[in-house]
Amino acid sequence: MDLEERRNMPLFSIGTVQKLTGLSARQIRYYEEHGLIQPARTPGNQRQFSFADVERLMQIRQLLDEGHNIASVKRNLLEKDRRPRSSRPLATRDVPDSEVYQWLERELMERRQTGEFQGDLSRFYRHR
DNA sequence: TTTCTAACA
DNA sequence: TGTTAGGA
Repeated sequence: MDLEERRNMPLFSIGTVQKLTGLSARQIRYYEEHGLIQPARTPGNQRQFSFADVERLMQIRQLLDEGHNIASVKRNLLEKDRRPRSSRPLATRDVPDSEVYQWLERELMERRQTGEFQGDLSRFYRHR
C-alpha cells in the first residue's frame, strides 16, 4: 500500500471531519454539492472522508478565512484539478505522510488552544 | 446517537 | 449558513 493509497483511504465520518476542519456539517455537504470534494460513501450512504479530503477542506477553510467567497474558492480548486500532471509534474513533490500528520497535529493544537475544540480530542495529546 | 436529504418563520 | 423535519 503506497502513500497515495493511504491518503485516499476513506476513514472519517462527517462528525470527525467537522471537528478536524472547524467547518459545519452543513458547509461540508454544501461544498460536496458544488464539486469541491467527493468523499466516498458507506453502504448506508454515509460520507467517509480520507486524509486527502480533510486536507482539501482545510485548504477551503483557509481560503475562506482569507476572505474568498465560495465562487472564488471554487475557481481556485478547480484550476488546481485541471492541471494535475500537466503543469505541476516536476514542480511538485510528494508530501510524506509524516509531514502531513505533523501539519494536522499542528492545526489541531492551534484550535485546541483557541478553544475551538470542547476537549473531545484532548485524549490524543499528552497533558503537560 | 449520528448522519442523510430537502427545504425554509 | 443555520436549522429543522423525518427517516435510516
